Amino acid sequence: MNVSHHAEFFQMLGDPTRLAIFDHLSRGETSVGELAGHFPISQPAVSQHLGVLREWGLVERRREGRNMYYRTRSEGLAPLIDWLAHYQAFWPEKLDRLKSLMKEMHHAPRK
Amino acid sequence: MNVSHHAEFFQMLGDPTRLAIFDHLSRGETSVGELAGHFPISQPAVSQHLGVLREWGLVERRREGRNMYYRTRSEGLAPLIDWLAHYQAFWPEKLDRLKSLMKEMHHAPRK
DNA sequence: CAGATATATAAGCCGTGACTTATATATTAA
DNA sequence: TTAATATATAAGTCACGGCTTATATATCTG
Repeated sequence: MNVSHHAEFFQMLGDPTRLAIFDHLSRGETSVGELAGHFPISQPAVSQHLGVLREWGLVERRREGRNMYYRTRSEGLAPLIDWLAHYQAFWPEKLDRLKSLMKEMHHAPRK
Repeated sequence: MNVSHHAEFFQMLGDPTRLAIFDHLSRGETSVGELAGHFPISQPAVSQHLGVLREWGLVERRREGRNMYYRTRSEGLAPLIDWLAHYQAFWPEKLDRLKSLMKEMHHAPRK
C-alpha cells in the first residue's frame, strides 16, 4: 500500500476532461479526431490526456492507417480496486453493501 | 453518473498528504495535534486537509475539551464504489476478480 | 479574568498541470 | 515526390490549490 502512488493515480483521474475521455472510451473504441470532436478542447490537448491515461495503463491504442484508435483497459483500474479493498478490510460491514451494489449492476440491463 | 462530480472526488483524494491523513485516520480516531506531529507540515495545513475531507463526508469529528478528534466515515467512499460499479457493469468479467480479491482481504488477518 | 493550549480561518506565495499555438512525424492519395 | 490528413510533441501561458505565517476562536487552568 504505497499511499503516494495511489494519490498519483487519483490525481490522474482527477481531471474532469480526462475522466470524461475515459468514460467516453469505455463505451467503445474511438479515434483521436472523433474524440476531439466531442470535447471543447484542441486535438493536442486530447492527445495529451490520452498519453497520460496510457502511461497509467488505463487505455491502449491501435493504428489503422492514419488513425489511432484508443480503447480502455479494465485492468488499469486495479489500483483503485486494491485501494478500496484495503479499506474494506478495515470496515468489513461495508463489504456487503458493495457486493450487493455490484450484483445489482451486474443484473441490470446493459445501457 | 456525473463525471465532473466524480472527477472532483478523485481530485480531492489526489493529494498525497491528504490521502495519507485519511489513511492514518482509518487506523483510528486521532486529534489534530497528534496528526500534525506525524506529517511534515504545519497544523493549519492539517486542519485544511481535514476540512476538505470533512466537506466530502470522508471524516467526521468530535470535540473533547480543547481537542478535536477526527475519524473516518466509510460511507464517504460511496462515490468511488459507485463509479467503479458503473464500469464493472461494462466489464462483467472483471467483477469476479474484484470479488475474490475482496474475499481474500476479508479473510486475511487484520493488520 | 488572564494566560495557556488546541484548532480554525485568512491572506498571500509559489509550483504544478491543463491548456494553447506551432511544429514534427507518419500515413495515404494524387 | 508533393500535398493532404491524422496524430504527437514542444514550448509557453495562466489558474488553481497546497503551503506558509499571522490571527481569530474555543476551552481549560490558576
